[in-house]
Amino acid sequence: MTVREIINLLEELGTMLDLKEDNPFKSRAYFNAARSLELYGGDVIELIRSGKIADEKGFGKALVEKLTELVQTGKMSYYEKLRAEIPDGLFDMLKIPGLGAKKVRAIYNELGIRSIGELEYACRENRLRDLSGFGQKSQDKILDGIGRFKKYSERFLIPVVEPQATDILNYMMQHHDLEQIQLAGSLRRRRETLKDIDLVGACPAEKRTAIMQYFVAYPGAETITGQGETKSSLVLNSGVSCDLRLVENSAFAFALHHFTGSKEHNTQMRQRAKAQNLTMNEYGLFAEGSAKSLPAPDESAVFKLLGLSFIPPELREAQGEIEAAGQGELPELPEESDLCGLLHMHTTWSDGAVSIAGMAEAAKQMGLSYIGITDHSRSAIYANGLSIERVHKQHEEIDRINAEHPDFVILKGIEADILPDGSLDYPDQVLATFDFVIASVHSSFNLSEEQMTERICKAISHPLVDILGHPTGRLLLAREPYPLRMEQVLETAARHNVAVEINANPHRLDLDWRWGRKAKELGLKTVICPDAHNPAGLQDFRYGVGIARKAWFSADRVLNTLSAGELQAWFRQRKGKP
DNA sequence: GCCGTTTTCGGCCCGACTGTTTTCAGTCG
Repeated sequence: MTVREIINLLEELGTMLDLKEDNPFKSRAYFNAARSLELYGGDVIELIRSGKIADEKGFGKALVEKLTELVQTGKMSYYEKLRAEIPDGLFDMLKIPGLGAKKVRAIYNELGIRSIGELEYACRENRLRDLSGFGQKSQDKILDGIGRFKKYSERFLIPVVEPQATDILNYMMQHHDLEQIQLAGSLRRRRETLKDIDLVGACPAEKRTAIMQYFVAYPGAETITGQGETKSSLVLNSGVSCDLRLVENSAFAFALHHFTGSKEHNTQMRQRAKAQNLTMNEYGLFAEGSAKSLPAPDESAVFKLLGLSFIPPELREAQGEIEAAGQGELPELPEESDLCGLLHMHTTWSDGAVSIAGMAEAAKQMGLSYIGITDHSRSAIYANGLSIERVHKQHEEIDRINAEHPDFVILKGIEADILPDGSLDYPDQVLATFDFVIASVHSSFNLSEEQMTERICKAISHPLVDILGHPTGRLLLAREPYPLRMEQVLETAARHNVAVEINANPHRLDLDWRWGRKAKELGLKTVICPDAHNPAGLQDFRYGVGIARKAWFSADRVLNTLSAGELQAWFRQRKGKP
C-alpha cells in the first residue's frame, strides 16, 4: 500500500459519496483528508500506523479507524462496500465537462448508462435530450466533451502550456481598454503539470463586452465554451482551455489573488479573513455589512490587510505559508538570476547532442560562469556510458578547455548509476577523480519499496556521492515514481550532507516540491539541475527554479547560487578534503 | 465526517455561467 494509493482511495471515496448523493460535507471531509496526506511532509504510513494521525487536523475517529484498517490489512471494508455499488464507468463520466455527480447519478438511474461508450451512444440516439434536467444543448455539450475526453489527456506539461499562455497574454495586451492583465492559476504558481490557462484582467465595466468579444476571437481558439460579461472560456487548438476573468481595476489585486489560487490556499485565506470579521472574495475584502472593499492596489496590500507579508504565488499551496507569512518567516526564495552555474548535463561523450565545448559556450551565453558535465557512467550501456578509460580522456579534454578559457569553469562530474544493490559502478579511486558525483537510479524500477529505499540510502551514504539525482524517478504524465520511503531517503541525505537535486527537466521536476517542508526541516541543500542533453535543454533550469521556490528552498540552500570556487569548496569540505 | 477558549450541535468558503427552468439547480474553479 503506497501513499499514492491511500490518497487515491480517499478521493475515490469522496467521489462515491457524491455519486450516492450522500451528505456533501461528508464527501468533502474525505477530499480534505486526501489533500492533507498529499501535502504531509513525512512518512504517511507510519503516521497512520502509529495512530499519530489522530492529532492531524481533519482526521477524526471515523477516518482514523478506516485508515488504520487500510494500512494494517491492505483493505478498507467501507470502501469495498461502496465500490461494489458503483460501476467503474461513472468515474470516467465525471471527467466530461458539465457532468457532475448529480447528473451522472441521473444518467445512471434513469437510463441505466454505466460507461462513456454507452453515454455516447445514448446521446446519438437523442435519449439524453429527453431526460429531465437535460436538453438539446447539454446533450451536444456532452457529446463534444466525450470527443475531447478521447482526444486529450486532462493535464499538460509546462512547456506545452506556457508558450500558448504567453501568446494569448500578448494578444490580450494589445487591447487598449484593458488597464491590467496577468496570468494567474497553476501556471503562475509554477505547478509541475497544468490543466488550463487563467487570465485576469481589469477594465471599466462598460468595456467588458467588447473585450470578451476580442478574447473569444483569439486566432488560436478552437471552441468557445463560455462567454459572459465577467468570465469567458476557450479551448485552444492544442486542447488546452483558457479562462479570462474581468473585474474593475480596484478589484484587480483581489481577483488576481483569487484566481491564482490554490483553492485550498484561498479557503484558508477566507477563513483568516472571517476570523477578523471580514469577508473575502474575488472582488475584495469587506468589513461586516459593508459593500465597499478595503482598498488594495496590489497583492502585497491584500496580504497586508490580513496581517501577512507577501506570499509568492509558488508557495500558495496551503502548506503553512499563511502562518509563516503571519510570523514573517517565509523563506527568501531564489530567483533565476541568482544561479551562477548549472550542473547535470550530457554531451556527445554519452547521450548528449553536442560537445563539452558546445555546452560550455551555450552556458556562457546565458551569462553563467560555470557548468558541471555529468555524462552517464559505464553501466548505462543504452546511453553510451563512460568506461574508466574514457573518463580519464574526458578529464583531459575538460582540463584543456579550462586552460584555454580562464573566464569560465567546467567542473568534472558524473551521473553515476545506482546499481540494484545500492553500489556505484566505478571503484572509489575513479569516483575520487571527479569534482562531484551525482548518483541516480536508471534501471530496476520494479524493486519493492523496502529494497528501493535501502538501495538509494546505501548509495547516498557513500562518502564520494555529493548529489542524489531525480529522487522519485517519476516521469510526469507517463511514469509513476518508484516505490520509495522518501522521508527516510531525505533523512539519510541530511545525515551525510548530500544535496538532493531538483531535476528541472519538465518531464521530471523531481524532487517533488511536496517534500519541500520536510527538506527544510532537515536543512537539506539542493542543486537546480537542467539534466540537459543539448544547449536548449539548459534553459529548462527555469522550471527548476519554480519548483525550488515551491519547495520552500531559500536561495542560500541552493548550491548553484554559489560561485564556482565556493561550490568546489563545498564539495571538498563535505568530503573532508582540504 | 470534522470541529469547537462563546458551541458536543449546527455549522462547514464563495460566486459566475449555463441550461433548463419560470425562479433555480448543477457545475466549475
